[in-house]
Amino acid sequence: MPEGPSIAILRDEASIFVGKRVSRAEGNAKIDMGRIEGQRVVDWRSFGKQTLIVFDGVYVRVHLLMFGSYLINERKDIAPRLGLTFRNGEIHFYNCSVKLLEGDPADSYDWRVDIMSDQWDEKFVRRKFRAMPEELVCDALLDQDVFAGVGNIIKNEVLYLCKVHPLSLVGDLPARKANEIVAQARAYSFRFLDWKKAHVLRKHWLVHNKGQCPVHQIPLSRGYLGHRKRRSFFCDLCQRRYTTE
DNA sequence: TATAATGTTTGAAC
DNA sequence: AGTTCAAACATTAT
Repeated sequence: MPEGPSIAILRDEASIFVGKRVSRAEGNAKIDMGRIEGQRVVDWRSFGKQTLIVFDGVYVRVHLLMFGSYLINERKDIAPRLGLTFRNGEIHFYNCSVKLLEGDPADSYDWRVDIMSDQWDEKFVRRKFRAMPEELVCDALLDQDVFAGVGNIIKNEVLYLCKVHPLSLVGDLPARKANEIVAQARAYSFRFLDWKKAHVLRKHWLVHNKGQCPVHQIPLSRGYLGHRKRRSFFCDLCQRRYTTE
């Protein structure tokens, strides 16, 4: 469920609750439900893979992790982690991480790195990307401080589209190629968004979860690469491994 | 049916 | 003290 674009869809679906008062807050999340009950939703934001439900002076941060889900005006049979009821509907979150945080999220998040944000700042992200030359590119793309919202699917697809081997060091990439990865992370995330909305995401995957390179018709290489040990799918012919030599 | 995965935090062990 | 690693959370598709 949860890479940045999916959380942006959630945010848009939940926008009907902005300005509305929470008439009931429930669930097995270990937070003080009384703190938000009766409060008005000031804003509903996303930052990367996180959902931020903003109230006056306090906000709820929801992270769907790997298996989290949500339903609006519907329910599952299992107990919700968090359920919010409004006069015009309700939303329930399941199997996710929920935290109640004091303050204003604007003080804690920098939307310049959020891959889906209007405030996304290409130059700023380029600079941050360049500042991690010792990282493998497959790890760097999953760094939420640089590419907030990019997940494993986007990582695999972007590296394939840019023809870069996942085990290339960021510092070994030519500047033009590094910039291309930054731009493609952004562009691909919005294609992901459109496909996800249309429920046709999977069929557009070029390498993620695939067996063959769509260009060369040869088996893709796969492995749990980098210090994050996340699945990588890549083509040895298409994707160049940049090295210092 | 067993396996593995769109993710992150925590805390123990080195 | 910095790092590395397993554990924990838990659903669903193949």
